Amino acid sequence: MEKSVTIKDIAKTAGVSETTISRYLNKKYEFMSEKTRRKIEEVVRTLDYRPSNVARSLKSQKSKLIGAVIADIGNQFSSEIIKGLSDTCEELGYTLMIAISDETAENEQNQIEKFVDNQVEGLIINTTGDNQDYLTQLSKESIPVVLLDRGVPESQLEVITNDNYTVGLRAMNYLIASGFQSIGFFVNPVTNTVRAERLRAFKDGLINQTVKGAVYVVAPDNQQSLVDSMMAFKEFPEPRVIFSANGLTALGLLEVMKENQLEVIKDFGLLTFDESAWAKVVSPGITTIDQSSYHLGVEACRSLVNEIEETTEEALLRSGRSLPSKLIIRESTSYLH
Amino acid sequence: MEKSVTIKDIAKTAGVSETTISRYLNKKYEFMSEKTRRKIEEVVRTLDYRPSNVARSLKSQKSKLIGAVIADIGNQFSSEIIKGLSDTCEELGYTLMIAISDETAENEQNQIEKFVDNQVEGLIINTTGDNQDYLTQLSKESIPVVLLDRGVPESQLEVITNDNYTVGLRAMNYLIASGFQSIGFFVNPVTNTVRAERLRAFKDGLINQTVKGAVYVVAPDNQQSLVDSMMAFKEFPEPRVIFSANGLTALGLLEVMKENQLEVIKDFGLLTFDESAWAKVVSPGITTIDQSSYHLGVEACRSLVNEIEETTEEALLRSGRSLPSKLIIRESTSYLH
DNA sequence: TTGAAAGCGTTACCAA
DNA sequence: TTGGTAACGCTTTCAA
Repeated sequence: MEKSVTIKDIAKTAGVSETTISRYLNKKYEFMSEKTRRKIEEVVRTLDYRPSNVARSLKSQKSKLIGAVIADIGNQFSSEIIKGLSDTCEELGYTLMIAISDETAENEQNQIEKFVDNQVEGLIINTTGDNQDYLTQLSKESIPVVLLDRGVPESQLEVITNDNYTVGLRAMNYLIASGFQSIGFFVNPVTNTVRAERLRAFKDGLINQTVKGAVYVVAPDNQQSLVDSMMAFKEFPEPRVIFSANGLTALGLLEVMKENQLEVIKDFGLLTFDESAWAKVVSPGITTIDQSSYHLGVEACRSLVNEIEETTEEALLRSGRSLPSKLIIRESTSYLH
Repeated sequence: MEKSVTIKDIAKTAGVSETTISRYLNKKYEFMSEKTRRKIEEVVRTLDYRPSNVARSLKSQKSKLIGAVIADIGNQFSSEIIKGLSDTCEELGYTLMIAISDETAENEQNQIEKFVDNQVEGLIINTTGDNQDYLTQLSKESIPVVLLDRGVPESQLEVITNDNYTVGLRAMNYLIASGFQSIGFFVNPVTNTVRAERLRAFKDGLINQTVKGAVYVVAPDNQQSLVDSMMAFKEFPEPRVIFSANGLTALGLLEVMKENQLEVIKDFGLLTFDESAWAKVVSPGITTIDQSSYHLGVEACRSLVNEIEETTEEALLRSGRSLPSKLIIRESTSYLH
């Protein structure tokens, strides 16, 4: 562990002051002789010098660090978001810190605090939904915050999300036009804005429509209740289709179906939020709603950096944005007429 | 953006010196009166003070930061590793920085440099495989490095990985005992130690065995070559089984099969490295090798922290460790006799 | 075009 | 049991 080379070493061997080195590092070449610039350049290279971001952060209060807290990483959706964040941070010259809150508000807050201790310049939060007050306060009095995917009700926090409601409505129209007589909406307990929006789309999608059969909404909170719900829904008029509010639920659904010798299409059609790598390789292929998760990450990052770097207080009505999703139709929502 | 409270503020309002506050923060209570301790405790709480980790890092050279560079995040394997890293960092009091190198050595190096600029105390690298020299030098002269999953040939770097060879051999024995006459090993170009180990297991697994039919190894580098390889393998004696070196390859295989009306079991059996959420819900269920990816993350983290915190130079033969994988047998490797 | 010196928020040594 | 002060590596006036 040899001690690292500092600005002092560079100054000494280059024969100039530390100030001048600092100017060089910050690319303030305008008032610097060609000669010294070259000299410094050389010394920096030969000594393999890299400025300490820690010292920089301390002095200038600019760390070029962004912290992201992700609720759950066990799905492709999150992975792609992280990729988007990572790429964009890279592109904009920031370094990304990531923490996984595992869907608990306490972790979320702890992790945010650690980030703040390290003087991140902004925060991207895929919130559990239970830290509303803390987040609001944070963004008000100390640091820019952008919410990712999930918003918190009645807050001024900027949120980058998908057009859950719009695409949900579109999916409903498609299902109804396809002639399904019973639509069952399967969703986890509605604890965040994303789920709420999707449920709203389902309900509104039924207004003024002629689904002859019935509709059904369940929020299974364990494996057994999922089985029960499916069996109950199986008594509804055919053709039936299940509208799943997310990929994990769809996975659970498929597992139950397999265990109970139920078949996609024959017993239930299936449409689910969240595109996944396997949806198209299984038989039948699963109809999905593909959220632009990668772009969600990209946009959240851009948005945050904008906020960080904006000079004036143009922070006016940055109410957030919603990115378009895509309905990918596969075999699971077709049935034999 | 109000300015944050510093140790100075605490000292002033508590009526003691900054030194004493620092002692309190570092839990050096032994030489501190009960009274001052309480007093400080109260002030810290009411002023909602949090010490700046940046200042700490600068002064003490201890940042409590760990940097992790992941090659590719588009698979469940990486997600679980990250979860393991995140949880363990949390548990051990470290903060995790993550970057995605996207399988390019240049990104990998840039990202590591950024981490070093921020004075991380250790590095966890899931390497692309092309930064061997840089990594070796890094760990020799400045900072502990633990390799994750993939090692680099002929280096002294510690690597935490799975027992790829052993479990691969086990899988081979299982396939041969099951009576398969042709085994086709599908692997991406062998650019890292993990793939190399798996291939070695395949080859060694055939020694002294009586696979009557033939064996076949391919490293498809694009979709078309994958199709061609499968079609060629289809001419081999039945029953045939494909041994896939990773989950992504299996996904590609499945896609090709679907497009060409080929059926798992009927046309080829299938066994793949990498367990995934969907392997058990599809029909037929896919036989997989389940690596303890979460534990890989956990162990890498523990190992690194050990290295960081070890007082003496007990760095002797920390050659790394390999964690056990599990063979999960499902329908895809059964065939009708 | 360049440099001296103060200071960012801590810690650690030495003294009291 | 407590405090003064230098130092960590850099940036930023202000002056030359």
